[in-house]
Amino acid sequence: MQEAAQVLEEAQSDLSPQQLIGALVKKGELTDPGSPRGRLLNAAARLFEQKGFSRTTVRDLAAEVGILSGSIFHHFSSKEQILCEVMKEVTIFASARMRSAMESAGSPQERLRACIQSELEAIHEQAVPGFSILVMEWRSLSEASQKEVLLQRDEYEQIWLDAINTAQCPGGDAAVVRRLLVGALSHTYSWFKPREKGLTIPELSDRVFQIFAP
Amino acid sequence: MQEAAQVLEEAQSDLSPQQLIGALVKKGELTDPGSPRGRLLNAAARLFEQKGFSRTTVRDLAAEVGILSGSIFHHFSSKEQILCEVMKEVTIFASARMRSAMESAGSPQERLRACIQSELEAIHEQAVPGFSILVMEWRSLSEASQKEVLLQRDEYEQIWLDAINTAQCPGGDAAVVRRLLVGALSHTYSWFKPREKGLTIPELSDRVFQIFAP
DNA sequence: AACGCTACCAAGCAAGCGCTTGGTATTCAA
DNA sequence: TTGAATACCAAGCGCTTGCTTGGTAGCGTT
Repeated sequence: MQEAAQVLEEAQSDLSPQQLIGALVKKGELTDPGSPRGRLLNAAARLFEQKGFSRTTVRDLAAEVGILSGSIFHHFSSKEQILCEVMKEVTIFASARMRSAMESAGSPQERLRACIQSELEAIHEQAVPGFSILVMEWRSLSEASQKEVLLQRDEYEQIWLDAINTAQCPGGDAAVVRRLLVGALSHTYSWFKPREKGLTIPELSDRVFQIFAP
Repeated sequence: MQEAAQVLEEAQSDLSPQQLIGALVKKGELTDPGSPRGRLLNAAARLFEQKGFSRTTVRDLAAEVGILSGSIFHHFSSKEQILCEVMKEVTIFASARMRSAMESAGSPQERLRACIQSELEAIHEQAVPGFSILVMEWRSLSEASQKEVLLQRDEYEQIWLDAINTAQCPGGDAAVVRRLLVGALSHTYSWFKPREKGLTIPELSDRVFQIFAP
């Protein structure tokens, strides 16, 4: 029974996270996590998520990957550029992940539920480290950097809007519903702890789905 | 004493914001906005909301009220204490405002709708300057300060939980529903602009209500 | 007139910040 | 064997930060 479920899960999701990352790296859309630049981006994603952007110093970041603070600027031109690059790569990865989650969903209802669960997994599991930064640290970006990230983000949001529209949610137009969902889901970072034996991510996804698409 | 407070509370149900503030100042629960300390707290609420806590310097704050930065520490012991005091006073004011909004609501449905609209007004109108700080800058507080603010916040959240419970919302227990609502509502600060001729606050309240309590 | 209290100024300190500079070790292709 | 490229170190610069110190002007009370 346990094995059958596991086989089914792996059969439905064509790629593991590592395989998905590998494919995106080969396409040149993501930085190789093994390269110095990639290790910096991953460490930055973790630190910015844990402590916030302005409370993370370049010395913190350098210590995390075992180099001196000045060496960071051999790979990036400024601290803000690091945040910008982190956000862009996080968005690209989350998009690919959600698109692959949508492929194994049949009905419009299932598609919306898959979106919700995919975003919750991005926020809470190690699935997409740094995803919550996209909302929480948005104001730390300059306007120029915001535009760069929005260019990537449009694709991700389009998947959401399609899912909301076809699922016929109440509450007016899809854009408003999505924005309310962004807030509700991203804020779970502050209170939902999937490790504690209480709510699981699928259960929480069910509740959110139940509220937004009854 | 208990009765006197009750009478005072009922008397303030139809008060304007200024009158409500005045009553709370007289009870000693709020700092007089005309005093130097009060002017600092109001300016801090505006600045922390606009630019964020860590991007606001004590020099910014001092300039806003027309004094030098060092003089701030004649009124507060640290920058973090200012944030803590702002949060406490914002919570006290928002509680009083919401309680008075609940009194003119009849059915459980109306009570929940009144809660939603009251919080949206707190976030977007000048009703409660600094309200969004409560969510956005929570992590900027030390654990000791967080406990202080939570002491005030419990009362506010209890009103919400009662309203959600009696309105029989879907989506499981009231605590989870409230947390999803906190996220959805507080995030509106980033996208909803009541000045633009589009959605109004009552209309947005309707949509949120429609989603969370169909 | 003397006192104490509040509110503030003027000046600056120590620490921390993002970032720069000049140089070194290693690698690898020509 | 040379030369360019990559990845990093060592040292520190210039600036900003939250906060301190010592002093003063104005005020109401006694």
